[in-house]
Amino acid sequence: MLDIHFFREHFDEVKAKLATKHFACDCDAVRASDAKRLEALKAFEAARARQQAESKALASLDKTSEAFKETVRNLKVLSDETKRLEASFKAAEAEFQALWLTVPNIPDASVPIGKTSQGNKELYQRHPQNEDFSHACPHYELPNFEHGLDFARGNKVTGAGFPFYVGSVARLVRALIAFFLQSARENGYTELLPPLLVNAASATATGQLPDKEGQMYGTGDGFYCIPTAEVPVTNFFRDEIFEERDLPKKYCAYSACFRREAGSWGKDVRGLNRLHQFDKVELVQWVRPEKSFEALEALRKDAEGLLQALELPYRVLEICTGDLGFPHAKQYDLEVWAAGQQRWLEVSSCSCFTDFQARRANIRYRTAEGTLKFVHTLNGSGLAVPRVLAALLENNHLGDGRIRVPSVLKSWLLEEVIQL
RNA sequence: GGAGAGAUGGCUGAGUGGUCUAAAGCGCCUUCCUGCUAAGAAGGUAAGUCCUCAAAAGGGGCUUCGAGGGUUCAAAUCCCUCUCUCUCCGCCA
Repeated sequence: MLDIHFFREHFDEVKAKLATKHFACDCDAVRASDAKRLEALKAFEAARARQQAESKALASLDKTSEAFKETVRNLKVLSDETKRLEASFKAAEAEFQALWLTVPNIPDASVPIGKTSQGNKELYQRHPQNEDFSHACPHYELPNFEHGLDFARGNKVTGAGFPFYVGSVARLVRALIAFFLQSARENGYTELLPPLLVNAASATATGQLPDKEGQMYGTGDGFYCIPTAEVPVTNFFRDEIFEERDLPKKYCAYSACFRREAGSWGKDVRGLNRLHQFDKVELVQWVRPEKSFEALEALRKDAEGLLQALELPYRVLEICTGDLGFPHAKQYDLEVWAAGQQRWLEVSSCSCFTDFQARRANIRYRTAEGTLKFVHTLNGSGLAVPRVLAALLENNHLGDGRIRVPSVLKSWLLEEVIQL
Protein backbone atom coordinates (compact mmCIF):
# COMPACT_ATOMS: atom_id res chain seq x y z
CA MET A 1 0.00 0.00 0.00
CA LEU A 2 0.95 3.62 -0.34
CA ASP A 3 1.96 6.03 2.38
CA ILE A 4 -1.34 7.60 3.43
CA HIS A 5 0.37 10.89 4.26
CA PHE A 6 1.89 11.05 0.81
CA PHE A 7 -1.52 10.25 -0.65
CA ARG A 8 -3.15 13.11 1.30
CA GLU A 9 -0.46 15.67 0.63
CA HIS A 10 0.09 14.92 -3.06
CA PHE A 11 -3.45 13.94 -3.89
CA ASP A 12 -3.73 15.41 -7.38
CA GLU A 13 -0.35 14.07 -8.43
CA VAL A 14 -1.11 10.59 -7.08
CA LYS A 15 -4.54 10.54 -8.67
CA ALA A 16 -3.09 11.52 -12.06
CA LYS A 17 -0.36 8.90 -11.88
CA LEU A 18 -2.70 6.13 -10.80
CA ALA A 19 -4.99 7.00 -13.69
CA THR A 20 -2.23 5.88 -16.08
CA LYS A 21 -2.53 2.34 -14.70
CA HIS A 22 -5.41 0.16 -15.80
CA PHE A 23 -6.75 -0.56 -12.31
CA ALA A 24 -10.10 0.74 -11.14
CA CYS A 25 -9.36 2.99 -8.22
CA ASP A 26 -11.57 5.80 -6.98
CA CYS A 27 -9.12 8.21 -5.37
CA ASP A 28 -11.86 10.69 -4.44
CA ALA A 29 -13.75 7.99 -2.57
CA VAL A 30 -10.55 6.98 -0.78
CA ARG A 31 -9.90 10.55 0.27
CA ALA A 32 -13.44 11.03 1.55
CA SER A 33 -13.31 7.74 3.44
CA ASP A 34 -9.97 8.70 4.97
CA ALA A 35 -11.32 12.04 6.19
CA LYS A 36 -14.40 10.37 7.64
CA ARG A 37 -12.32 7.81 9.47
CA LEU A 38 -10.02 10.46 10.96
CA GLU A 39 -12.98 12.41 12.25
CA ALA A 40 -14.44 9.29 13.82
CA LEU A 41 -11.05 8.42 15.30
CA LYS A 42 -10.69 11.78 17.01
CA ALA A 43 -14.20 11.67 18.46
CA PHE A 44 -13.68 8.17 19.80
CA GLU A 45 -10.26 8.90 21.31
CA ALA A 46 -11.48 12.05 23.05
CA ALA A 47 -14.38 10.14 24.61
CA ARG A 48 -12.11 7.31 25.69
CA ALA A 49 -9.64 9.76 27.26
CA ARG A 50 -12.44 11.37 29.29
CA GLN A 51 -13.71 7.99 30.41
CA GLN A 52 -10.30 6.79 31.52
CA ALA A 53 -9.53 9.95 33.45
CA GLU A 54 -12.77 9.64 35.43
CA SER A 55 -12.27 5.96 35.89
CA LYS A 56 -8.88 6.59 37.42
CA ALA A 57 -10.43 9.03 39.89
CA LEU A 58 -13.04 6.42 40.76
CA ALA A 59 -10.42 3.92 41.81
CA SER A 60 -9.40 6.02 44.79
CA LEU A 61 -12.94 6.44 46.12
CA ASP A 62 -14.46 4.36 48.89
CA LYS A 63 -16.67 1.81 47.18
CA THR A 64 -19.46 2.28 49.70
CA SER A 65 -19.52 6.09 49.42
CA GLU A 66 -22.20 8.07 47.70
CA ALA A 67 -19.50 9.78 45.57
CA PHE A 68 -18.47 6.38 44.24
CA LYS A 69 -22.01 5.47 43.24
CA GLU A 70 -22.51 8.86 41.63
CA THR A 71 -19.30 8.52 39.62
CA VAL A 72 -20.24 5.04 38.45
CA ARG A 73 -23.58 6.40 37.23
CA ASN A 74 -21.76 9.10 35.24
CA LEU A 75 -19.27 6.62 33.90
CA LYS A 76 -22.01 4.36 32.64
CA VAL A 77 -23.23 7.17 30.42
CA LEU A 78 -19.68 7.96 29.28
CA SER A 79 -18.99 4.31 28.62
CA ASP A 80 -22.04 3.95 26.41
CA GLU A 81 -21.03 7.05 24.51
CA THR A 82 -17.47 5.74 24.04
CA LYS A 83 -18.73 2.38 22.80
CA ARG A 84 -21.01 4.06 20.30
CA LEU A 85 -18.15 6.22 18.99
CA GLU A 86 -15.79 3.26 18.89
CA ALA A 87 -18.24 1.24 16.82
CA SER A 88 -18.67 4.03 14.32
CA PHE A 89 -14.90 4.50 14.12
CA LYS A 90 -14.37 0.79 13.51
CA ALA A 91 -16.96 0.80 10.76
CA ALA A 92 -15.31 3.81 9.11
CA GLU A 93 -11.88 2.23 9.49
CA ALA A 94 -12.99 -1.06 7.92
CA GLU A 95 -14.57 0.79 5.03
CA PHE A 96 -11.39 2.77 4.50
CA GLN A 97 -9.10 -0.28 4.68
CA ALA A 98 -11.18 -2.14 2.11
CA LEU A 99 -10.85 0.82 -0.26
CA TRP A 100 -7.21 1.40 0.56
CA LEU A 101 -6.28 -2.15 -0.44
CA THR A 102 -7.61 -1.49 -3.94
CA VAL A 103 -5.18 1.40 -4.51
CA PRO A 104 -2.27 0.22 -6.67
CA ASN A 105 1.33 1.35 -6.45
CA ILE A 106 2.36 4.56 -8.20
CA PRO A 107 4.38 4.02 -11.38
CA ASP A 108 7.90 5.42 -11.28
CA ALA A 109 8.43 8.64 -13.24
CA SER A 110 10.70 6.80 -15.69
CA VAL A 111 7.96 4.36 -16.76
CA PRO A 112 6.63 5.05 -20.27
CA ILE A 113 2.97 6.09 -20.38
CA GLY A 114 0.74 3.67 -22.25
CA LYS A 115 -2.69 2.13 -22.15
CA THR A 116 -1.99 -1.52 -23.00
CA SER A 117 0.89 -3.87 -23.73
CA GLN A 118 1.10 -2.07 -27.09
CA GLY A 119 2.74 0.78 -25.16
CA ASN A 120 5.60 -1.36 -23.87
CA LYS A 121 8.98 -0.25 -25.11
CA GLU A 122 11.50 -2.70 -26.56
CA LEU A 123 14.88 -1.62 -25.18
CA TYR A 124 17.07 -4.02 -27.14
CA GLN A 125 17.51 -7.56 -28.44
CA ARG A 126 20.41 -9.91 -27.80
CA HIS A 127 21.27 -12.72 -30.17
CA PRO A 128 23.80 -15.49 -29.72
CA GLN A 129 26.60 -15.83 -32.24
CA ASN A 130 26.07 -18.37 -35.02
CA GLU A 131 22.32 -18.23 -34.65
CA ASP A 132 20.92 -20.99 -36.89
CA PHE A 133 17.19 -21.67 -36.99
CA SER A 134 17.19 -23.70 -40.19
CA HIS A 135 15.41 -26.62 -38.53
CA ALA A 136 13.25 -24.61 -36.18
CA CYS A 137 9.79 -25.98 -35.63
CA PRO A 138 7.00 -25.15 -33.17
CA HIS A 139 7.77 -27.37 -30.18
CA TYR A 140 4.30 -28.92 -30.21
CA GLU A 141 4.84 -30.06 -33.81
CA LEU A 142 8.22 -31.70 -33.25
CA PRO A 143 8.37 -35.39 -34.17
CA ASN A 144 7.56 -37.52 -31.11
CA PHE A 145 6.77 -34.39 -29.08
CA GLU A 146 4.25 -36.40 -27.06
CA HIS A 147 7.01 -38.78 -25.96
CA GLY A 148 8.74 -36.03 -23.98
CA LEU A 149 5.72 -33.98 -23.05
CA ASP A 150 2.64 -36.04 -22.27
CA PHE A 151 -0.26 -33.60 -22.31
CA ALA A 152 -2.83 -36.35 -22.97
CA ARG A 153 -2.06 -38.25 -19.79
CA GLY A 154 -1.69 -35.00 -17.83
CA ASN A 155 -5.15 -34.13 -19.00
CA LYS A 156 -6.44 -37.53 -17.88
CA VAL A 157 -4.76 -37.38 -14.48
CA THR A 158 -5.43 -33.73 -13.65
CA GLY A 159 -6.68 -31.57 -16.50
CA ALA A 160 -5.59 -29.24 -19.26
CA GLY A 161 -2.39 -27.37 -18.54
CA PHE A 162 -0.86 -30.04 -16.29
CA PRO A 163 1.53 -32.03 -18.52
CA PHE A 164 3.90 -34.81 -17.56
CA TYR A 165 7.54 -34.25 -18.54
CA VAL A 166 8.94 -37.61 -19.60
CA GLY A 167 12.44 -39.08 -19.72
CA SER A 168 15.06 -36.80 -21.24
CA VAL A 169 12.72 -33.79 -21.14
CA ALA A 170 12.11 -34.33 -17.43
CA ARG A 171 15.87 -34.45 -16.93
CA LEU A 172 16.29 -31.31 -19.03
CA VAL A 173 13.77 -29.49 -16.81
CA ARG A 174 15.65 -30.62 -13.73
CA ALA A 175 18.92 -29.47 -15.28
CA LEU A 176 17.48 -26.03 -16.05
CA ILE A 177 16.26 -25.62 -12.48
CA ALA A 178 19.63 -26.69 -11.11
CA PHE A 179 21.45 -24.32 -13.47
CA PHE A 180 19.20 -21.40 -12.51
CA LEU A 181 19.73 -22.04 -8.80
CA GLN A 182 23.47 -22.43 -9.21
CA SER A 183 23.70 -19.12 -11.11
CA ALA A 184 21.61 -17.39 -8.44
CA ARG A 185 23.95 -18.71 -5.80
CA GLU A 186 26.95 -17.35 -7.72
CA ASN A 187 25.18 -13.98 -7.88
CA GLY A 188 24.81 -13.89 -4.11
CA TYR A 189 21.28 -15.20 -3.55
CA THR A 190 20.55 -17.51 -0.64
CA GLU A 191 18.40 -20.46 -1.65
CA LEU A 192 15.02 -21.16 -0.07
CA LEU A 193 12.75 -24.11 -0.74
CA PRO A 194 9.41 -22.56 0.21
CA PRO A 195 5.95 -23.84 1.14
CA LEU A 196 3.71 -24.19 -1.91
CA LEU A 197 0.61 -23.11 0.01
CA VAL A 198 0.29 -19.74 1.72
CA ASN A 199 -2.34 -18.12 3.92
CA ALA A 200 -4.44 -15.08 3.04
CA ALA A 201 -2.22 -12.68 4.98
CA SER A 202 0.76 -13.62 2.83
CA ALA A 203 -1.19 -13.35 -0.40
CA THR A 204 -2.43 -9.92 0.69
CA ALA A 205 1.05 -8.69 1.57
CA THR A 206 2.42 -9.32 -1.91
CA GLY A 207 -0.70 -7.94 -3.60
CA GLN A 208 -2.34 -11.10 -4.95
CA LEU A 209 -5.27 -10.46 -2.64
CA PRO A 210 -7.69 -8.93 -3.02
CA ASP A 211 -6.76 -7.93 -6.57
CA LYS A 212 -6.07 -11.31 -8.17
CA GLU A 213 -7.96 -13.83 -6.09
CA GLY A 214 -9.51 -15.39 -9.20
CA GLN A 215 -6.08 -16.24 -10.56
CA MET A 216 -5.12 -18.46 -7.64
CA TYR A 217 -6.15 -21.97 -6.74
CA GLY A 218 -7.54 -22.02 -3.22
CA THR A 219 -7.72 -25.07 -1.01
CA GLY A 220 -11.05 -24.04 0.46
CA ASP A 221 -9.70 -23.84 4.01
CA GLY A 222 -7.88 -20.54 3.87
CA PHE A 223 -4.81 -21.56 1.88
CA TYR A 224 -3.79 -20.64 -1.63
CA CYS A 225 -1.51 -22.50 -4.02
CA ILE A 226 1.30 -20.08 -4.78
CA PRO A 227 1.21 -18.45 -8.24
CA THR A 228 4.93 -17.72 -7.83
CA ALA A 229 7.60 -18.25 -5.18
CA GLU A 230 7.57 -14.47 -4.80
CA VAL A 231 4.67 -14.88 -2.38
CA PRO A 232 6.22 -17.16 0.25
CA VAL A 233 9.71 -15.71 -0.22
CA THR A 234 8.71 -12.04 0.15
CA ASN A 235 6.68 -13.03 3.20
CA PHE A 236 9.70 -14.82 4.67
CA PHE A 237 10.60 -11.59 6.49
CA ARG A 238 7.04 -10.34 7.08
CA ASP A 239 6.74 -8.23 10.26
CA GLU A 240 10.50 -8.18 10.69
CA ILE A 241 13.06 -5.42 11.12
CA PHE A 242 16.50 -5.52 9.50
CA GLU A 243 19.59 -3.65 10.56
CA GLU A 244 20.71 -1.28 7.82
CA ARG A 245 24.10 -2.99 7.59
CA ASP A 246 22.38 -6.31 6.74
CA LEU A 247 20.86 -4.90 3.54
CA PRO A 248 20.58 -5.82 0.78
CA LYS A 249 19.11 -9.27 1.38
CA LYS A 250 19.04 -11.50 -1.70
CA TYR A 251 17.16 -14.80 -1.72
CA CYS A 252 16.15 -17.18 -4.48
CA ALA A 253 13.73 -20.06 -4.60
CA TYR A 254 12.67 -22.78 -6.95
CA SER A 255 8.99 -23.67 -6.82
CA ALA A 256 6.15 -25.08 -8.79
CA CYS A 257 3.71 -22.27 -9.60
CA PHE A 258 -0.05 -22.63 -9.94
CA ARG A 259 -2.20 -20.27 -11.96
CA ARG A 260 -5.79 -20.51 -13.12
CA GLU A 261 -5.06 -18.30 -16.14
CA ALA A 262 -8.76 -17.53 -16.28
CA GLY A 263 -9.68 -15.81 -19.51
CA SER A 264 -6.71 -17.08 -21.48
CA TRP A 265 -7.50 -19.03 -24.61
CA GLY A 266 -6.61 -19.56 -28.25
CA LYS A 267 -3.29 -19.98 -29.96
CA ASP A 268 -1.29 -18.65 -27.03
CA VAL A 269 -2.06 -21.66 -24.89
CA ARG A 270 -0.70 -24.40 -27.17
CA GLY A 271 1.98 -26.69 -25.82
CA LEU A 272 4.20 -25.16 -23.20
CA ASN A 273 3.19 -21.56 -23.81
CA ARG A 274 0.72 -21.32 -20.95
CA LEU A 275 0.31 -23.94 -18.24
CA HIS A 276 -1.65 -24.10 -14.99
CA GLN A 277 1.34 -25.58 -13.22
CA PHE A 278 4.90 -24.71 -14.11
CA ASP A 279 8.36 -24.53 -12.59
CA LYS A 280 10.18 -21.32 -11.91
CA VAL A 281 13.16 -19.98 -10.03
CA GLU A 282 12.44 -16.62 -8.45
CA LEU A 283 14.92 -13.98 -7.30
CA VAL A 284 13.89 -11.64 -4.47
CA GLN A 285 15.71 -8.70 -2.92
CA TRP A 286 15.14 -6.43 0.07
CA VAL A 287 17.11 -3.22 -0.32
CA ARG A 288 17.51 0.29 1.04
CA PRO A 289 15.09 2.70 -0.69
CA GLU A 290 17.81 4.75 -2.35
CA LYS A 291 19.26 1.59 -3.93
CA SER A 292 16.14 0.02 -5.36
CA PHE A 293 16.23 1.16 -8.97
CA GLU A 294 19.92 0.43 -9.20
CA ALA A 295 19.17 -3.02 -7.79
CA LEU A 296 16.45 -3.52 -10.40
CA GLU A 297 19.00 -3.07 -13.19
CA ALA A 298 21.33 -5.57 -11.52
CA LEU A 299 18.52 -8.03 -10.97
CA ARG A 300 17.58 -7.82 -14.64
CA LYS A 301 21.21 -8.48 -15.60
CA ASP A 302 21.14 -11.58 -13.39
CA ALA A 303 18.12 -12.88 -15.30
CA GLU A 304 19.54 -11.88 -18.68
CA GLY A 305 22.75 -13.74 -17.90
CA LEU A 306 20.80 -17.00 -17.82
CA LEU A 307 19.42 -16.49 -21.31
CA GLN A 308 22.87 -15.53 -22.60
CA ALA A 309 24.41 -18.63 -21.05
CA LEU A 310 21.71 -20.77 -22.64
CA GLU A 311 22.51 -19.12 -25.99
CA LEU A 312 18.92 -18.04 -26.49
CA PRO A 313 17.88 -14.90 -28.37
CA TYR A 314 15.85 -12.53 -26.23
CA ARG A 315 14.63 -8.99 -25.94
CA VAL A 316 14.07 -6.64 -23.05
CA LEU A 317 10.81 -4.75 -22.69
CA GLU A 318 10.19 -1.79 -20.48
CA ILE A 319 6.59 -2.18 -19.34
CA CYS A 320 4.35 0.86 -19.76
CA THR A 321 2.02 2.25 -17.10
CA GLY A 322 -1.09 0.62 -18.54
CA ASP A 323 0.49 -2.86 -18.49
CA LEU A 324 2.18 -2.45 -15.11
CA GLY A 325 1.09 -4.85 -12.37
CA PHE A 326 -0.85 -3.78 -9.28
CA PRO A 327 2.03 -3.49 -6.78
CA HIS A 328 4.66 -2.56 -9.38
CA ALA A 329 6.48 0.76 -9.64
CA LYS A 330 8.66 -0.31 -12.56
CA GLN A 331 8.96 -3.52 -14.50
CA TYR A 332 11.05 -5.09 -17.24
CA ASP A 333 10.01 -8.22 -19.08
CA LEU A 334 12.45 -10.58 -20.74
CA GLU A 335 11.10 -12.41 -23.75
CA VAL A 336 12.81 -15.33 -25.43
CA TRP A 337 12.56 -15.84 -29.18
CA ALA A 338 10.81 -19.09 -30.06
CA ALA A 339 11.99 -19.58 -33.63
CA GLY A 340 9.55 -22.36 -34.44
CA GLN A 341 6.47 -20.35 -33.51
CA GLN A 342 8.13 -17.16 -34.71
CA ARG A 343 7.12 -15.33 -31.57
CA TRP A 344 8.45 -13.87 -28.34
CA LEU A 345 7.64 -15.67 -25.10
CA GLU A 346 7.83 -13.96 -21.70
CA VAL A 347 10.22 -15.86 -19.45
CA SER A 348 10.97 -13.28 -16.80
CA SER A 349 9.45 -10.23 -15.25
CA CYS A 350 11.80 -8.12 -13.15
CA SER A 351 10.08 -5.60 -10.93
CA CYS A 352 10.62 -2.97 -8.32
CA PHE A 353 7.78 -2.56 -5.85
CA THR A 354 9.34 0.34 -3.96
CA ASP A 355 7.89 0.23 -0.43
CA PHE A 356 4.43 -0.92 -1.55
CA GLN A 357 4.84 -4.59 -0.61
CA ALA A 358 7.03 -3.78 2.38
CA ARG A 359 4.26 -1.59 3.77
CA ARG A 360 1.69 -4.36 3.39
CA ALA A 361 4.10 -6.97 4.71
CA ASN A 362 5.49 -4.62 7.38
CA ILE A 363 9.13 -5.21 6.53
CA ARG A 364 11.33 -2.44 7.86
CA TYR A 365 14.93 -1.65 8.67
CA ARG A 366 16.63 0.40 11.31
CA THR A 367 18.75 3.15 9.84
CA ALA A 368 22.17 4.03 11.20
CA GLU A 369 20.42 6.94 12.98
CA GLY A 370 18.05 4.49 14.67
CA THR A 371 14.82 5.37 12.87
CA LEU A 372 12.63 2.73 11.25
CA LYS A 373 11.94 2.82 7.52
CA PHE A 374 10.28 0.49 5.09
CA VAL A 375 12.60 -1.47 2.81
CA HIS A 376 12.08 -1.65 -0.92
CA THR A 377 11.38 -5.07 -2.41
CA LEU A 378 12.23 -6.37 -5.86
CA ASN A 379 11.82 -9.62 -7.62
CA GLY A 380 12.39 -11.25 -10.94
CA SER A 381 12.02 -14.63 -12.51
CA GLY A 382 15.24 -16.36 -13.07
CA LEU A 383 13.65 -18.01 -15.03
CA ALA A 384 10.28 -19.59 -15.82
CA VAL A 385 11.05 -23.06 -17.14
CA PRO A 386 8.39 -24.07 -19.70
CA ARG A 387 8.90 -21.23 -22.15
CA VAL A 388 12.68 -21.54 -21.91
CA LEU A 389 12.16 -25.22 -22.62
CA ALA A 390 9.91 -24.37 -25.58
CA ALA A 391 12.55 -22.06 -27.03
CA LEU A 392 15.28 -24.65 -26.56
CA LEU A 393 13.20 -27.34 -28.25
CA GLU A 394 12.35 -25.05 -31.16
CA ASN A 395 15.61 -23.18 -31.70
CA ASN A 396 17.94 -26.11 -31.07
CA HIS A 397 16.09 -28.67 -33.16
CA LEU A 398 18.56 -30.49 -35.37
CA GLY A 399 15.97 -31.49 -37.95
CA ASP A 400 15.45 -35.12 -37.01
CA GLY A 401 13.73 -34.85 -33.64
CA ARG A 402 17.03 -34.47 -31.81
CA ILE A 403 17.61 -31.35 -29.69
CA ARG A 404 21.01 -29.82 -28.98
CA VAL A 405 21.59 -29.17 -25.27
CA PRO A 406 23.38 -25.91 -24.38
CA SER A 407 26.85 -26.66 -23.05
CA VAL A 408 26.20 -24.68 -19.86
CA LEU A 409 23.90 -27.50 -18.71
CA LYS A 410 26.53 -30.20 -18.98
CA SER A 411 27.10 -30.30 -15.21
CA TRP A 412 23.55 -31.54 -14.80
CA LEU A 413 22.76 -33.28 -18.06
CA LEU A 414 25.38 -35.54 -19.58
CA GLU A 415 23.85 -35.75 -23.04
CA GLU A 416 24.87 -33.12 -25.58
CA VAL A 417 21.80 -33.99 -27.59
CA ILE A 418 18.46 -35.29 -26.41
CA GLN A 419 16.07 -37.46 -28.39
CA LEU A 420 12.34 -37.09 -27.91
C1' G B 1 -6.89 -37.69 15.82
C1' G B 2 -6.94 -38.08 21.74
C1' A B 3 -5.23 -35.96 26.60
C1' G B 4 -2.76 -32.09 29.12
C1' A B 5 0.03 -27.38 29.53
C1' G B 6 0.89 -22.81 27.51
C1' A B 7 1.10 -17.79 24.32
C1' U B 8 3.17 -10.96 28.35
C1' G B 9 8.30 -6.01 25.57
C1' G B 10 14.82 -7.60 21.80
C1' C B 11 15.18 -12.19 25.42
C1' U B 12 13.92 -14.70 30.29
C1' G B 13 9.87 -13.95 33.26
C1' A B 14 6.34 -11.77 37.43
C1' G B 15 1.53 -10.21 37.28
C1' U B 16 -6.04 -13.72 39.21
C1' G B 17 -10.66 -6.84 38.34
C1' G B 18 -8.98 -0.21 39.58
C1' U B 19 -2.09 2.95 42.07
C1' C B 20 -0.24 -1.81 35.29
C1' U B 21 2.01 4.43 33.78
C1' A B 22 3.46 -4.04 32.97
C1' A B 23 7.93 -5.89 38.38
C1' A B 24 12.68 -8.04 38.21
C1' G B 25 16.75 -9.87 35.52
C1' C B 26 19.46 -10.26 30.87
C1' G B 27 20.80 -7.72 26.50
C1' C B 28 21.50 -2.98 24.19
C1' C B 29 22.52 2.61 24.21
C1' U B 30 24.51 7.14 26.64
C1' U B 31 27.41 9.28 30.42
C1' C B 32 30.78 8.76 34.51
C1' C B 33 34.79 6.21 36.89
C1' U B 34 39.22 3.48 36.25
C1' G B 35 46.94 2.91 32.78
C1' C B 36 44.23 -0.90 29.07
C1' U B 37 40.89 -4.94 29.82
C1' A B 38 37.60 -6.74 33.39
C1' A B 39 34.54 -4.92 37.12
C1' G B 40 31.57 -0.77 38.90
C1' A B 41 28.01 3.77 39.09
C1' A B 42 23.92 6.79 37.03
C1' G B 43 20.38 7.36 33.39
C1' G B 44 17.93 5.55 29.19
C1' U B 45 15.88 1.55 26.19
C1' A B 46 8.66 -1.28 22.09
C1' A B 47 5.63 -0.28 17.96
C1' G B 48 1.52 2.02 15.56
C1' U B 49 -1.63 6.14 15.14
C1' C B 50 -3.88 11.08 16.06
C1' C B 51 -3.08 16.08 17.88
C1' U B 52 0.36 20.10 18.85
C1' C B 53 4.74 22.51 15.94
C1' A B 54 6.69 26.22 9.75
C1' A B 55 9.86 21.87 10.35
C1' A B 56 12.72 19.11 13.61
C1' A B 57 13.02 18.35 18.66
C1' G B 58 9.76 18.05 22.52
C1' G B 59 4.98 17.38 24.59
C1' G B 60 0.03 15.24 24.90
C1' G B 61 -4.14 11.58 23.59
C1' C B 62 -5.45 6.69 21.92
C1' U B 63 -4.34 1.49 20.53
C1' U B 64 -1.43 -2.99 21.15
C1' C B 65 -0.06 -8.54 26.84
C1' G B 66 -1.45 -14.74 20.34
C1' A B 67 -6.44 -13.26 17.28
C1' G B 68 -11.61 -12.14 17.57
C1' G B 69 -15.97 -11.53 20.51
C1' G B 70 -18.37 -10.98 25.48
C1' U B 71 -19.13 -9.52 30.93
C1' U B 72 -18.03 -4.81 33.72
C1' C B 73 -18.22 2.00 35.23
C1' A B 74 -13.23 -0.46 34.65
C1' A B 75 -9.90 -6.53 31.75
C1' A B 76 -2.97 -8.79 30.80
C1' U B 77 -6.35 -10.59 34.79
C1' C B 78 -13.18 -13.26 34.35
C1' C B 79 -16.24 -15.90 30.19
C1' C B 80 -16.74 -17.80 24.92
C1' U B 81 -14.69 -18.94 20.02
C1' C B 82 -10.43 -19.46 17.05
C1' U B 83 -5.13 -19.82 15.86
C1' C B 84 -0.47 -21.36 17.14
C1' U B 85 3.38 -23.67 20.38
C1' C B 86 5.08 -27.49 23.78
C1' U B 87 4.62 -32.55 26.29
C1' C B 88 2.58 -37.49 26.12
C1' C B 89 -0.32 -41.14 23.20
C1' G B 90 -2.09 -42.86 18.35
C1' C B 91 -1.29 -42.77 13.03
C1' C B 92 2.14 -41.80 9.17
C1' A B 93 6.53 -40.48 4.29
